Amino acid sequence: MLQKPSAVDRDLRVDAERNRGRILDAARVVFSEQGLQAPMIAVARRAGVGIATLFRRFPTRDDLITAVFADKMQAYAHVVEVGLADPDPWHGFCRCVETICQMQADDRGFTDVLTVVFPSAAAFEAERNRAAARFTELIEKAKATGKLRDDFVHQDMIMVLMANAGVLAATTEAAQETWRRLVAYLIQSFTAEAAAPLPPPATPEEVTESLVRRSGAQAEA
Amino acid sequence: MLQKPSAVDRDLRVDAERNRGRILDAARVVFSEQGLQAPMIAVARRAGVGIATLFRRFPTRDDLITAVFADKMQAYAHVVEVGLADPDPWHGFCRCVETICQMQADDRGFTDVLTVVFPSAAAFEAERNRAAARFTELIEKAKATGKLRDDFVHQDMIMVLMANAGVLAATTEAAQETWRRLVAYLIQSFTAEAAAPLPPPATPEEVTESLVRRSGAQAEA
DNA sequence: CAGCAAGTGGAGAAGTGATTCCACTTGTCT
DNA sequence: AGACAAGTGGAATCACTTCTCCACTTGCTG
Repeated sequence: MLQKPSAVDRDLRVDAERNRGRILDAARVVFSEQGLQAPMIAVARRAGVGIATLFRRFPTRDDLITAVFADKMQAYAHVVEVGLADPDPWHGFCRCVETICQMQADDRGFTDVLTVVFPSAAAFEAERNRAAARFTELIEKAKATGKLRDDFVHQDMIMVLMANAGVLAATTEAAQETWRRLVAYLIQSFTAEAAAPLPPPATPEEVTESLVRRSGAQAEA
Repeated sequence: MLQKPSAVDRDLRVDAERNRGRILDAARVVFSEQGLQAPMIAVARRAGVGIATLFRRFPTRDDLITAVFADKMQAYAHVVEVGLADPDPWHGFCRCVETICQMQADDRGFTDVLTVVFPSAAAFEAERNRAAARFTELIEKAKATGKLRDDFVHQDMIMVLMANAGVLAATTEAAQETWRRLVAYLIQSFTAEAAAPLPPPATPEEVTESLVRRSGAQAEA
């Protein structure tokens, strides 16, 4: 569904469309290897097009990022659906957390995408929100089984993504499996048996509010 | 101890020494607020000196960083000593983890310092290693009480630092307490009761090997 | 197959940050 | 006080990116 070009990209000339595809492919690789801040020229070169072509098609970096990761964001939402479909919600929950963290480990760019908001990309953010809503359902189902601790909230999943991102960013090849251990530790602490008092979570609004923005206001640091 | 200038900085002229101090003070603030990659010019301006002065005194960024954080690294090691002195090793262990993570939350620059190795700063790294060795002792004592799970290894503490760094990097004011919840979750999963099988940790060598290097080979990304 | 809008590549303008150079100032020592 | 090594600031240079402009192709349509 939703495959034919919408108003935005009303039939590009075939060669232009082909270049667009090449850019997307190149960016996928470059972002995955170097992260989201990779120089645009690197993408253009890999795609075998001029920089102008890249900029003409994707005026801002965010346009490129959201186009590149649209499918991964969809895959991300799909992982939640799969977890929800699991007859054992706790098992589904765990698989879901693990799979998503695996996706981060597989793609440094995606890791960043998950902890950054792109206010200008409505469709993209809608997908993220859809996944979030479904994940919240999964949380409730998992709690109902008595396996997931009662005070777990959706914000905690985002926290996991951020923590995992930190481990992935700090470890290179030599210890690249470290993230698995982190996730295993965390999942164990999410079990009802482990439950002991926790500091209160931020509200969902605060978390969203808090996520690094993208739009030029980037890292005004 | 070790207060008089060693061979390296054999008596600077008083004005030069004063400027050196100003630079250090300025850098402390700037790194804390903006992270380690803050422009050198920002430090110089804040210190009220010319860039040349900064570069003359600290030829590389790492020289400045290690000078700035020498005391924090010492404080870091001290926190471990305090933990070790606690009559209840498990309590000492928990306080130690919490306090160090608090130090990260308080200083974005220090957060980075903890997950990066500075091969050129021997004294600095020596302090880090000393802390690591002492922390390993603390781990053993805590295990002996039966509170800390048996499969906990020193590398896990580094993992905590990296994870915490990720949360801190991704959250701004709005959800700035999120890290506390992460740490609480993790500590709960470090208790012996919570213990369930984990993926194997990387070896200490792998972790060190893996930590992002600093020396120009920085982020060749 | 001509005509032209669509599309292209790459040079260059502009911004940012690191690092060097050097003419000028200032402690310090006698 | 005079001499001079030590120290200083900032302009200049270099490296790197983003982003624009424009002269030159190339699909597409009649």
